[in-house]
Amino acid sequence: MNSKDLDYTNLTISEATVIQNKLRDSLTHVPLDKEIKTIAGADISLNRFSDVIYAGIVVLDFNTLKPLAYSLVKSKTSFPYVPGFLAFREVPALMEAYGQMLTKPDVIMVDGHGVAHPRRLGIAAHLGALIDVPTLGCAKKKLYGNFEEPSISKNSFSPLMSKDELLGYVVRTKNKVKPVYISPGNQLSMEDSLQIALHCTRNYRLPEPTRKAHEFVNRFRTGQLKEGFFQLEESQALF
DNA sequence: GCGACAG
DNA sequence: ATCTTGTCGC
Repeated sequence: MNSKDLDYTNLTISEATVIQNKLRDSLTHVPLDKEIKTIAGADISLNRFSDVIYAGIVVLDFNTLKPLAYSLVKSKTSFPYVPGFLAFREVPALMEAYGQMLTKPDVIMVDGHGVAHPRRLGIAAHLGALIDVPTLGCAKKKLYGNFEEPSISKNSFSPLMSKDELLGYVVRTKNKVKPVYISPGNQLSMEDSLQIALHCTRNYRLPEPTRKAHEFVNRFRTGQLKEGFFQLEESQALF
């Protein structure tokens, strides 16, 4: 789907729910078979009380976790923040950012939940369904499900459940810090999402893709970076 | 009816 | 999400 085809303006929660249920049926969660060479982080930033959205996608080398390229887009939201419907507020801008990329990432880690959602369609799953690309969600707070606190040591994790259904994992990415919530979005298995998240974790609470995306969109919002798609010099050897 | 509630 | 200083603990 193209970024120009989505318009969530004046959508009601009822209509949004119908869209979520429909998109959910297009998801696949088969283990990823191809090698991951690049992974991107997707995030947005905005000023308080403003409807201007600064969206960004930062591509990293999957092995070194160093930024290779980034795409930044300034847009306007046409949907309020409603728990469970975050995608309708942020996905349009992310679609624009994705659309202008010249080199696409193998996997995208989105700031928010994947299938760990009331209707199994968090923003990571929503974006993954629209662009038909492997995605996973990395959220800082729980939206849905139950879990037992993982041990305080780095890399410990516990399952996020809904009844007998596994929704994702609560992962301690650093000693003695609050855990993050990992779940597959599209084209990735539950295990894939966990392994990818652990692989991308360095010495910070947030995995590198999400951490870098957050850093870039904030630099964009504060005028330190310009809108557009850019390849970093360090990436020439790989592209 | 009462809590919970991504960003 | 963003606004913000110091402060407590490892």
